[in-house]
Amino acid sequence: MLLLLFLRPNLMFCFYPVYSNSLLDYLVNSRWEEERYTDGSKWKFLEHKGPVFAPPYEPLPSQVKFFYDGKHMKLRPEAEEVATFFAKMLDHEYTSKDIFRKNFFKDWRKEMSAEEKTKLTDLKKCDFTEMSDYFKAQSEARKAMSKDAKLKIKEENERLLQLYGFCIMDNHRERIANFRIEPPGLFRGRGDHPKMGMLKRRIRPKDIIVNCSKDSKHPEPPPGTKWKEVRHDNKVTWLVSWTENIQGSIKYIMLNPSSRIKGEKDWQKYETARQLKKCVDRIRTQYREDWKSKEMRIRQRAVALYFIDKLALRAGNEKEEGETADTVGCCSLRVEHIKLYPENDGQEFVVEFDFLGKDSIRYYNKVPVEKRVFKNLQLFMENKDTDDDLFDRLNTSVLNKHLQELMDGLTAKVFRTYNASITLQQQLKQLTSAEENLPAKILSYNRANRAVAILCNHQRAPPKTFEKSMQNLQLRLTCVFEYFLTSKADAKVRRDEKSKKKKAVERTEEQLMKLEVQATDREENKQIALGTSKLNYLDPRISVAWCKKWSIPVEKIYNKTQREKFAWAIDMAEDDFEF
DNA sequence: GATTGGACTTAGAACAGATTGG
DNA sequence: CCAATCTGTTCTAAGTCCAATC
Repeated sequence: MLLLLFLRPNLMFCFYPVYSNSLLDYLVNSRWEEERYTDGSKWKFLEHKGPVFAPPYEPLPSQVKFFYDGKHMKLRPEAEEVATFFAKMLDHEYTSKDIFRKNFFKDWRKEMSAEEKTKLTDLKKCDFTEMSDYFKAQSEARKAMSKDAKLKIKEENERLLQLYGFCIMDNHRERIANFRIEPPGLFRGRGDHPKMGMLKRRIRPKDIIVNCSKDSKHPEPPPGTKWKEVRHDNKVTWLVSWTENIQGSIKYIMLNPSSRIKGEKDWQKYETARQLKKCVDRIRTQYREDWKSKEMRIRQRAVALYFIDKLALRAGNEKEEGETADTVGCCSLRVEHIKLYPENDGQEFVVEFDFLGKDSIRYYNKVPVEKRVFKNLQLFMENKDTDDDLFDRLNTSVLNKHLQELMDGLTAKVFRTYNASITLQQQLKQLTSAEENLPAKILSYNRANRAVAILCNHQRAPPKTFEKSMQNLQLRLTCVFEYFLTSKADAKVRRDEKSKKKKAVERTEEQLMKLEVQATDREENKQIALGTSKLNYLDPRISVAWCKKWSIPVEKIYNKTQREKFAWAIDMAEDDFEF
């Protein structure tokens, strides 16, 4: 264990209550104290090499032509670069959308010379196909490169990673998440984004704020350039920031999830959720009581909180109209987003939700609710238009202030974390049975995970080749099944050499079961994305404990990256961990 | 209280690399 | 061994929440 600690010193922070060895305790505790700042500092020492910039634009070879109104036209590099952004997206349906085209053309014209501007007045007359074909050919060529050439690129990437991909934070070499600056291109929002197609400009050293400690070796800007600023703010965790031009928001370079600073925060998040577990009954009793309040704002608050708790809705901050896609969360629900049915399919007091949430993912759900909730909703909707706020006396800041009073550190999103994690734990308990073999246990795990993903509405577009790949799988299944039947019959007939035959049959049977499980899992997972809940909502200690309890290698549940992110939990959780 | 800016987490899609089965 | 497919990784947009400012 000591060896492990020395090999992975940045894990020590989380060990403190677990081990009794006094030397370890000393090491761990002192390290813990050393790392835990009480003044809001995030680090004492921070050194890094700065960001890697996007490669400069390389003008197209002269044989790749752009045509306007059927006539060849040579563009200046500035305008040509923006044109290539569009050309690269030609196959995407984005480029057929009006808003996208309008925004693109407006921004493209800004990069044109006066002459180009007068000539190019209609996007419909622009022919980008040669450019598009050229890029397709390039990408084919890249795929067809020799092994040697591919290796060279890989080595160069590795060199860049070693040089720029790590930083030193408080005596630890930590992996940086995104050390490459986002290259210029066309903004692709999600859903109906009013800014889709706008030009995302190239980021240069003069846009960059570097954050590092005073006593570190400061990163050098590329020759002949200067940083916008070098600051030494140890109250934040980012290494580099810049302001993007689409929304005017700040972007950051931060550390990888495997880093101490992220792991510690993650652990803290789940500890807060476990705190909620202790007082959630009290809170539920209270909001049910508040449904009867004489104050409208309190009733609204209580109904909203009920939705957040029961349906794992997001908080729902206000958004600036026209700046982003029209999406909502709980507090920003509008009258048009719900329908009330006093009776529906034999159930009483049914609420139908239909709205676009984060990333414009549709939330559709029909849920029976308590009569009081139903009556309250009717009241909230009285004399309102469809586009009026459902909870007009409520916003996230009011709600979170209330929650803060109920429990230290409680905010709306803690309910999502809590309900996700408690659901996983409960589902695992319910679904796992001792008799099952390994693949079946994994299926049970995935089903528990799926229950959470459904709760949190984590959807994905069904994979393009889903139907086909499903058919293939079925086909293989049938083949193996037939083989299984014949070989079984065969084994029965020829009793003498039974051990050999029997084993073969067993192996086929095992393979068959594996395929069956795989088919079931895939079918059930068609439109569900498991990754997000696994990575962000499920206390990893629940999964680790489950693995230990059933002697399942943790690698079956978490891949390498996930194991790195959850290293703290893997080393901390025993088989009896209770969320 | 309302508004804004800032820092951080959460999100699905696109892409790249690894695996697999014919 | 090679193409098809699957899996893991990268990308960056889009949320949450808090604090500063008015």
